[in-house]
Amino acid sequence: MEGTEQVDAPVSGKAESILAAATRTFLADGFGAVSMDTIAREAGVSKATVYSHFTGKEELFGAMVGRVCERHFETFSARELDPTDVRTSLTTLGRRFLDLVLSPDAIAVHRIIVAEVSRFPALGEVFWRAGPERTLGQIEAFLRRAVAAGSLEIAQPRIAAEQFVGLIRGENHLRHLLRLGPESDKSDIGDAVRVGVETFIRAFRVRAG
Amino acid sequence: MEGTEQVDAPVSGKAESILAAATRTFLADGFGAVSMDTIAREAGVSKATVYSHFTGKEELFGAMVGRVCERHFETFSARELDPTDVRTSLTTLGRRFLDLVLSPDAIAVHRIIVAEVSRFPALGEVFWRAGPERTLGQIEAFLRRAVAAGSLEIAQPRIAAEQFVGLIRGENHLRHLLRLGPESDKSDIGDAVRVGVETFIRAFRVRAG
DNA sequence: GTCTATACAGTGATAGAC
DNA sequence: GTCTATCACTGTATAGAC
Repeated sequence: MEGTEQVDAPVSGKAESILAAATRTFLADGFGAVSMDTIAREAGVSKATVYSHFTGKEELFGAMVGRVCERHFETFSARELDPTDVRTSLTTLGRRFLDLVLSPDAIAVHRIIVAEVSRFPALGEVFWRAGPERTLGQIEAFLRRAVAAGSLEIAQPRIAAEQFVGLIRGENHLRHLLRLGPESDKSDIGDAVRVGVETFIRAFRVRAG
Repeated sequence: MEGTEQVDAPVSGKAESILAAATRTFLADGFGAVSMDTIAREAGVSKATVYSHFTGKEELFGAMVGRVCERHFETFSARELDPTDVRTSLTTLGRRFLDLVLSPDAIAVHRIIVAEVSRFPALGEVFWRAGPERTLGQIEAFLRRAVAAGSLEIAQPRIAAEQFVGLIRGENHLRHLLRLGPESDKSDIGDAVRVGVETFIRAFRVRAG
């Protein structure tokens, strides 16, 4: 197992547990509220060991964000969806999208990035490319296939993809970010997706005659 | 002028300048990065004076958020729009909405609230009621008038209002939050509104026959 | 109410022994 | 490489004079 680390993964097991501890604590409490002492204790090592593996708090933070973004969004795909059955495919797509962006991990990452992008300007770009850009690209590609199959009429698929995510998201994302209400449960998510898909199809369906 | 303070405004002039200083610094740098020393210096008073007017940093922060939310969103209105000319009215509405949520102040408030809602759970509710709920209510009311005037066909105006803001917003809000690119200028905002309104109208226009 | 001065806790980061 | 002990520093909060 010693030779099978993933790319970018630290060689040492201690570095790995430090990064894991940093991920847990940063995501839970943000950058400012977490101390290097806490991370060291949580990782079961001394503070000096943390500094021997990472230049400082900022580098540790950046490493954690990059990794979480990559791992979290890389699963999103629309490649296998059927472009001739747009209602079913868009519903699946919308469901995947909402499940992804409303997941506790994604909410935590979003929260911390938005808060710290002023301190770490590079973070915005990293997150955008790992998350939203990737999902938008997948959705746009599917819409192009649907247009080619004659299932939809869309002049600007890129913009339509952005409208699709906006439509599906509504204020659900914001409600989660604000920790409102009894966390819209699974059935609410299903409703939001269904009604969003219906609206999208009404706007972009192929016009009769 | 001494007797014309607005409701909720502190009686003392110093308290007012403390709150103003807190607003500037908190919005610029977030909760954690701002010290009471900075606020005192910025307000031109001593630190002890700050503590004489506010229990501590947290109360000062809460007071600032409540006030900024109220003052910022209370201008949004859709009451005077013509429900028979939906394209023009929705474009105006969408434009007002985007101008509001993409303004530097709104972005700063959003950023700081999303970041600190874990520490101050009440903040989410305060923000939601002062901002999104109010704008959604205005939009919903306009949509109901448009339906009554026979200009649109909408079964659930509340949900349609949420879809409208999602459609107009797309990823523009996120791009601003992440500080990406050369800050989509005014013409981009205009395009986003126009194309969003077109899509909304295609989905909810009155069907012929 | 307002100020100056200060006690106190906790932070990021490092030195030196093993 | 890893630890314990400690550095210099910053921010919160309070005491006491005016």
